[in-house]
Amino acid sequence: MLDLKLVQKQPEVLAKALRDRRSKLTIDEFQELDGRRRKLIAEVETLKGQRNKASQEVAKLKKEGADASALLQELGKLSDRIKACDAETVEAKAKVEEWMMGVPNIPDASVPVGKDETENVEIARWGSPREFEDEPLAHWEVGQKLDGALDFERAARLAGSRFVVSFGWAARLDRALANFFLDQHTLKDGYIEVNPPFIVNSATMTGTGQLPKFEEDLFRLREQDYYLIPTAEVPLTNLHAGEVLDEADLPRGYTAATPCFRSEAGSAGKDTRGLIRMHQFIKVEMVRFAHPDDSFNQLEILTGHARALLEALELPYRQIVLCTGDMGFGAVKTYDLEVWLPSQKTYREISSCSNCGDFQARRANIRFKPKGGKSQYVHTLNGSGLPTGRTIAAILENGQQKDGSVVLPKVLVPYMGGVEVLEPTGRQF
RNA sequence: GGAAGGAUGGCAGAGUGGUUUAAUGCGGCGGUCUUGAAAACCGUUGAGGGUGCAAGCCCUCCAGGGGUUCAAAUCCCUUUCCUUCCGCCA
Repeated sequence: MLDLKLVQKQPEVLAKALRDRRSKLTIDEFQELDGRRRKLIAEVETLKGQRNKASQEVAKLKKEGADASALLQELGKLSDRIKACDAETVEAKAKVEEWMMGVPNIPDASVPVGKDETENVEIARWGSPREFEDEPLAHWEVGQKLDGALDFERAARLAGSRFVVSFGWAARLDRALANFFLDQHTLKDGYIEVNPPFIVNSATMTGTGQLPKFEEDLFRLREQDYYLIPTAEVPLTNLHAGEVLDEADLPRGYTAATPCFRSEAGSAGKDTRGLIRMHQFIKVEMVRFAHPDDSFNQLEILTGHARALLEALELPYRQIVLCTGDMGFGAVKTYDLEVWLPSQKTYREISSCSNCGDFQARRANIRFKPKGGKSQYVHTLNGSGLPTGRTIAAILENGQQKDGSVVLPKVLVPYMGGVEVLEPTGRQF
């Protein structure tokens, strides 16, 4: 959520942000709703002031043993008026709140203005795509050749489309990657490892911005205030909801490997094959809480942690900065890392690292207290580091050999029980 | 699943219908004292909102929601969470 004061005092700033984001919302709606809210508040508070004064008078009269019945009758009428006026005010406040909750964050000045993903800007490249003699296979074909370890058919029977059953080496690779990522983040990058709930309530979903606007993207447990998390960003960022942190605690980082559940509503027909777009996948997430003056620096650090993983895995990638039209709801600025997929001859998103400014902190009420100063909202950041499924896809495609085997990145060998190359056995799982 | 007890400012903790503008302590901040510090002492210290150029004035907030009343931290209902006990189960 944005700062109400900012929207009131600098409507032109929000107006530009809404234009740049190609949002349908207009500032006029806000000004109308907020004007009504303020008028009603002034009215009801005047009445309440009158009531408070008269009530004290009653107390005084009663203490003196005097008759207060006339005053009481008058107060009865006043209270009825207050009740009616209060109800209207509550409604007007709720309308403003609702509008505010639906407004996206304001992009940073350094974010390129653009309409959609075609106007994102590449800012770095690492590694060079391998040359293949023959046409490289898609990762699901590579997996198929390796004893059918990625089994989409059985998954469809168990659950439906956009699920996978992985067997043997593939299941182990999932676990190996999660462990490798967590080890890097905790031992090298200084994150605190967390094992959070995978189910959270609506207040938590609202804190990070999934609700109220994007409910259709979530899986909700039937008739209950329970939602499956679409990313560990949700429980990790909300860890400090309602808390006041010490300034000395900033910056502070958390990491978790969790399953992520996404309904993928509206992505019908996209990435229908393979591991790219699943209803359920495992992802290691990084979340940082930062001092407002330091958050853009922290975004570079966070993105660096994600980049380091791709480099350790020897996977060619590029870094882009998302343009205003493609950025997520809560972000001030977002870098995407895109990994090279030889079969698609293109870079595909594998990590998204965002600075959310105080947008989530205001929703979730996460503050810190500077020495001798008033408490203020922290800045929150999050980034994937990394999802295991898309990483497996990249490893299989980039490491595939003519004979159907796959050369694994060296850093994974200890995590894979000493296996350096995945080789078909001729048997199917 | 059953029963009982709880939830009050950054923390601890008083407060059972009307001088509660929430006592007190701790912590924080400022000061006195001191060469400096500690200790001691003194003062100060919650959040949100409305109005105003400002000083200020006013309203709301005692887990969430609803109710009773002229008036609620306080009484009633309800939800959530915590603690203890009982039962059941891994």
